[in-house]
Amino acid sequence: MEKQTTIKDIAIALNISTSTVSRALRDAPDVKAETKAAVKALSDKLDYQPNRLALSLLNRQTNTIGVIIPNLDYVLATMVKGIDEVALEAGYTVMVCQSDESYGREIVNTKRLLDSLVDGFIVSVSSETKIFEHIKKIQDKKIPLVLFDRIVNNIAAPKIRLDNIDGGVQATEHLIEQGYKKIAILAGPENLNISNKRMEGYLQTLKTHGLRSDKGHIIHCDFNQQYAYEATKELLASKNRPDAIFTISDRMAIGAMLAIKEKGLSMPHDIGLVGFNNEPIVSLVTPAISSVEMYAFEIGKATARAYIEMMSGAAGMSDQEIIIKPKLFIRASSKRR
Amino acid sequence: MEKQTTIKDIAIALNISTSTVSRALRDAPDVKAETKAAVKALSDKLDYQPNRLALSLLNRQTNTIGVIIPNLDYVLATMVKGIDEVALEAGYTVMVCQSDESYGREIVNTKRLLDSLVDGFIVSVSSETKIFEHIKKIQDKKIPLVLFDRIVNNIAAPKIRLDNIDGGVQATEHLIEQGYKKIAILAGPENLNISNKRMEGYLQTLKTHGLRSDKGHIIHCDFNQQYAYEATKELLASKNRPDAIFTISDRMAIGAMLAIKEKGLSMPHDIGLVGFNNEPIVSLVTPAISSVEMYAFEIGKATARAYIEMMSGAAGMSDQEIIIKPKLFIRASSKRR
DNA sequence: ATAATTTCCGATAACGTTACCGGTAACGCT
DNA sequence: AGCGTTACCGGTAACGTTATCGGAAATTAT
Repeated sequence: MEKQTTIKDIAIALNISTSTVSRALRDAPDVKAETKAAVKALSDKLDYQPNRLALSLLNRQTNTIGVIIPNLDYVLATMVKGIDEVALEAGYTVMVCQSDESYGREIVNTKRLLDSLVDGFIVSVSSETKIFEHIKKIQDKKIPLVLFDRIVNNIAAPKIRLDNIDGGVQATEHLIEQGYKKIAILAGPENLNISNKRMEGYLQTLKTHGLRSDKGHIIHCDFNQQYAYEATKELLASKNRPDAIFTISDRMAIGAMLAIKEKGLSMPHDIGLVGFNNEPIVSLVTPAISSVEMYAFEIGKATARAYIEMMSGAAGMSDQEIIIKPKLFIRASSKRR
Repeated sequence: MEKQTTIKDIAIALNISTSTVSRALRDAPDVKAETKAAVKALSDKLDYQPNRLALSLLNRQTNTIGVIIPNLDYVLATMVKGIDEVALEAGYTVMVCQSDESYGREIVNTKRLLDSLVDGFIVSVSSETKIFEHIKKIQDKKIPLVLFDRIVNNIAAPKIRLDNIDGGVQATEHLIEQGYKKIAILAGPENLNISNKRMEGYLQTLKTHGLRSDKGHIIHCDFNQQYAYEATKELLASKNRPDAIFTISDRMAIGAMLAIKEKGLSMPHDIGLVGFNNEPIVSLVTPAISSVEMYAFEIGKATARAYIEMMSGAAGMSDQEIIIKPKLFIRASSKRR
């Protein structure tokens, strides 16, 4: 809170102008060597650090990226780590705001960061968000925007995401190959793009193999272990009981697993189970749960790279889409052959 | 990236001075009602938002808190959520930087945020950090500082932390009560305060009950599942095999569990196991693992509150210590009576 | 010696905002 | 009529920094 050392302090102490100090510090060619030396010595001694606020105000850029995410669960924390790593190296500071899956907080966060605090956004929308005016507003102001993971379709921006359809395909193909015939899916909220795409892969694969998809086998529930547990209990009690379940997140897979165990059914024999995300936990439970790896860290890094590329004015970036391929890791929960 | 609307734009459009616009927007008493109305109407129309950079520069405060944490694992992410919630409500913006458990990155992060970007710090030091000059530097500059979770002892600042000794006591008392006699501990790096305190509780309790602590039963290993797994394998192979293990994190407990299972030993019969953090995962594995809840979310909120109190000039805060009581949750891994 | 160039440095404006001071006009009071 | 008061508004400086221009002194060229 004490007054920071400024360029002015140095100038007064050395009896030269602030202009000269500024130039000396930036190693400008038109400053005498000994002046430079004196300035640098004193700036070191006083532990001078340039005031970034002043610079940002002057240059109209903050070198700060506003990252808006719905929460800090395993997947998103990993992605943020990836963003952080690349951004830091490129000289950017990252400002992370959690919307806590709330549309309202997402708007508040966006507004706040728009107060000239950041010069660009990296956004993953909350599951509650159905209206995208606040996102469009960012673009209206011609502020760079990159979307990742939970993207918004009808907005033209660089998008980095998983090939969610392929993830659904891989999981479903695998279950079918293992001889499961009645495969249910535990999906997320109906407006959640990533969920719908995974489901699309699932439906598509069923069709390819001539399998009917029972409507009662498609469950939308909140992105949450408890709901998944309840939903699975109902599924298992229904008259057309599925013999396999594909959940679009590992959290939900865990919930499903608990319900299956409680019912006294065995995996993979009675019920096959495949999750999504490949979180560390799935290999620790018994039985270990098969899961689709989404390379969250890579997605994070690619996102930051796309942002940087965009900032450097690569015109072609404007609505490029980078799609990361997922990979199914097969474990005991679904391997019965 | 387009020019933001400024107070000047409004002033010119309405043919009044920027001063008047400024006052009108802040509802100053000495502005005619109709002028106010006109200013407000136009500012709404142009979507005016005050430039926080300019304000920060002027007022010498950013209303931004720099949060430096070692990583974004479950516990810290939860704490950050707590900080975020309280801070946001109080009008602060939070800037989270991960040091990634690296001393070097911690220093870089501190330096960056010191560039007048934040007007205070909330810090949890990395496990690698043994020198605290960068932390002291914050205080030398009279910048408010609050420490939480992984605190530093010889620095005078408000500290919010768990009663780690008590956590160790509760875990060990419970194991002893369950009839375990040879209790080993898997601790973290030797310089990590939270680890040492939990161990202190452990040692203290052993002593109280007249139990010797075998030196071979005290293992320091990295805060990491893999190391815990290896360490446990060695422990189980040693001639004086422990009959219970207390790990100072759940991650390590999981690692220990894997080693125990692999060895074909049963919990809680052959080996008792108690972890720390009470992460969701521990109730999902088989057997469910007993664990010490540390109320991370509460710690986060208390930390932010302490920060706010400090900023409002509460003098008594300067080195207050808020200590949260942990609570052991007993599960199958250690309940044999 | 003079002109031309180079070397070095200072003054000013600007980024967007507000605090502070000052000023004008209208009004009310005696 | 003359004075004080009130209501309203504008100008300026300041926050810390750098880009731009211009200028003095020193050096080189003629």
